[in-house]
Amino acid sequence: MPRRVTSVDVAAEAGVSQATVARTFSSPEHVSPATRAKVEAAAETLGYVPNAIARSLKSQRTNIVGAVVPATGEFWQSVISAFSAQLAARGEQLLLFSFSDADDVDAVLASVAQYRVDGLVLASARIGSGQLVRMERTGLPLVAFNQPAAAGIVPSVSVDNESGMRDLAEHVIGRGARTVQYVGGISSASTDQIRYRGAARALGEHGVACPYIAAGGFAYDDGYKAAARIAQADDLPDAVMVAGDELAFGVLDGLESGGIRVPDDLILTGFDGLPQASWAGYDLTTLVQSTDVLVEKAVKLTLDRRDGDQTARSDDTSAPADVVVPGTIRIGKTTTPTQTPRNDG
Amino acid sequence: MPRRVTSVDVAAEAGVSQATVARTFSSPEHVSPATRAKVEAAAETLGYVPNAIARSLKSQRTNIVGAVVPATGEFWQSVISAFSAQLAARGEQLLLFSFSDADDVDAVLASVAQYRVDGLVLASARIGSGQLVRMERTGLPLVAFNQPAAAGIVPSVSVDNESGMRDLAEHVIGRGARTVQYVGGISSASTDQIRYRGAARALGEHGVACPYIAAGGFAYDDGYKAAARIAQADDLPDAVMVAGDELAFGVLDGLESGGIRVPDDLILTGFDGLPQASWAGYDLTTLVQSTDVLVEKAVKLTLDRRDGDQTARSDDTSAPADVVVPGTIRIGKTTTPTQTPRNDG
DNA sequence: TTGAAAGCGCTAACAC
DNA sequence: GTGTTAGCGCTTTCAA
Repeated sequence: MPRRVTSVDVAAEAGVSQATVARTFSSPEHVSPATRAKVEAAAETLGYVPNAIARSLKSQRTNIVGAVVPATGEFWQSVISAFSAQLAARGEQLLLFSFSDADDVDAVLASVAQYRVDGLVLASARIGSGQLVRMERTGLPLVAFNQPAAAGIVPSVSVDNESGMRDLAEHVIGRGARTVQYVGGISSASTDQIRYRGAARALGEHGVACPYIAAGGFAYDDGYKAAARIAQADDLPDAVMVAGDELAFGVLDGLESGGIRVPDDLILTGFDGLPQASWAGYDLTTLVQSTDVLVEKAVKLTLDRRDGDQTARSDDTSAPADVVVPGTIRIGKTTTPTQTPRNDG
Repeated sequence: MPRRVTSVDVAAEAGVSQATVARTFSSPEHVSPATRAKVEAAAETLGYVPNAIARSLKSQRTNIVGAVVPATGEFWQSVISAFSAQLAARGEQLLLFSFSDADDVDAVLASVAQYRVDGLVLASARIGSGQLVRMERTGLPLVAFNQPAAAGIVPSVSVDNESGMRDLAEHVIGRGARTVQYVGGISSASTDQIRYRGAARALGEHGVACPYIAAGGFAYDDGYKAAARIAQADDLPDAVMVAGDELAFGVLDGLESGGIRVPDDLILTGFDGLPQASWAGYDLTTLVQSTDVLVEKAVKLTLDRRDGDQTARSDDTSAPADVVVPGTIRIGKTTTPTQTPRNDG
């Protein structure tokens, strides 16, 4: 049974001091080539790898960034992938804390706090501002992700929800829609509110009302169920605007299962720009938020804050930086009139 | 600027020794209620949280499990979510190492090794067996995930790829298919090979050939492109069997964009059982591998190995445990004859 | 029950 | 260039 091999073991094997072993791995240029070779050989035979945990105890830096992210949803999954990839590219690791609806976010945060991560990305709307303020006080670099409500308390990164939804609304108006039904996910979520506001204002400017129905969540099934409510209404709206893509896929399938055809009977928009929105099967008109860009900003903000902490002890730029990334509208067949009648069935 | 508060600070504040503070958090039952209250109060005012990193240095246990997982693909994203959730439920954290095609997996592994995680789940087919053997020697509890080739070297968890694909093949035969085209992802991947073998054998028993074409990857776009090759062939096969769901979505959309209708012109199967396969838009016949079950087995195996390490110093059960989880076939409309001609277009 | 003291594996002065 | 030494924040004997 191989015991944990440490720098002391390597030192013994190589016939040098422990400090020399440490140097060989942390600043090899301060070790003579001959010694270095000896040490490396010894390390190789023993299978030694420096212990980053022990290192971090001294250096006060773990090179680990934490992220608190909802456990489910296509959008969040792509965000997680992006974080992991981008942090890896910067030599950092991702300690992932995911939570589901049933979880107690406070418990998750308590758990996070123990791990002295270098920075923390918070992507939960369920973290109260009091909690945020308290965590911020500990000096842990915090960044709120896609959580506009946190802006003003901690630095935040999000897509421009309002103007994105506004753009979609203008597009819908441009397609001639005069009656619009809006399908939200969770009405208490700040992103949900802001997106709805964008739609309502833009439509209002054209004298178009924008009734809101809450699907109760952002998942496919929520949308599928919500579609039934739309289909049951006395008359169909010209357009349905949905607060998220996954939700929109559900609405779309739900509508079609009810015999309503998109875009012939009504047009439909989503929000997020998931990969699937571009798949030919759905080809959804949506607002593309670039997870890569958003994540890049969040990672940069997080690491800058950490590094700032280490050089300048106190930065009293009292107003936290809020990054708002513009989205891009993507026009798909869900809002594109079918030119020629379908010839394939 | 709040300084890092340690148990020493709390001890001073509470007027007790540092050891007592430590005890209050690690084994409160060994501290008198009065003292405990004092310490907790002091910790509260100072905002003290125990440092898990420092703890792990002494306890030789980080409560962190690492996972090396491909950065992209719908399937892997759901696997990551499942790992995160299930580890969290057991009080463990997930240190995620994702890698893309461009990454050097060895570099990733070197990085992992530094972090003395309690266990490591490997989900990359690109880790050679030599590498595996070497890592196994360090005593780190390793578990291979969906990587049947690693079986025999390290404990592994995977779905029963061969019999799963076999079941699909039988289903396809049952639907009357006599000519079948198989679309693989990456022919060098062991899962790909084993799945193909399952199809080829089952079909062979019915005297049906199973030509293989490689899409070059498991992504949607790979499938979309591969569809063109099928469409160009002199005559269409009765059925197309695809090595993965995401790939299958691409094939499906690609075929339909070429005017080929599924299931009318040919039937189609996938493999994985992604959530989207159940979405009405695709409704794909596929082999559902339960990520929850797979992940649960992997987590259990990993933690059991770690805990085994600590109680029994040497377990010379020379044959590593290999867990093979059966999949479940899901019949969707891609292999279901349309009873009534479509009335909606 | 509580305190003193010795590490866990590493880094970083500081000497030589 | 290399060795010595003192911690980083915690757990854990061992005494008291």
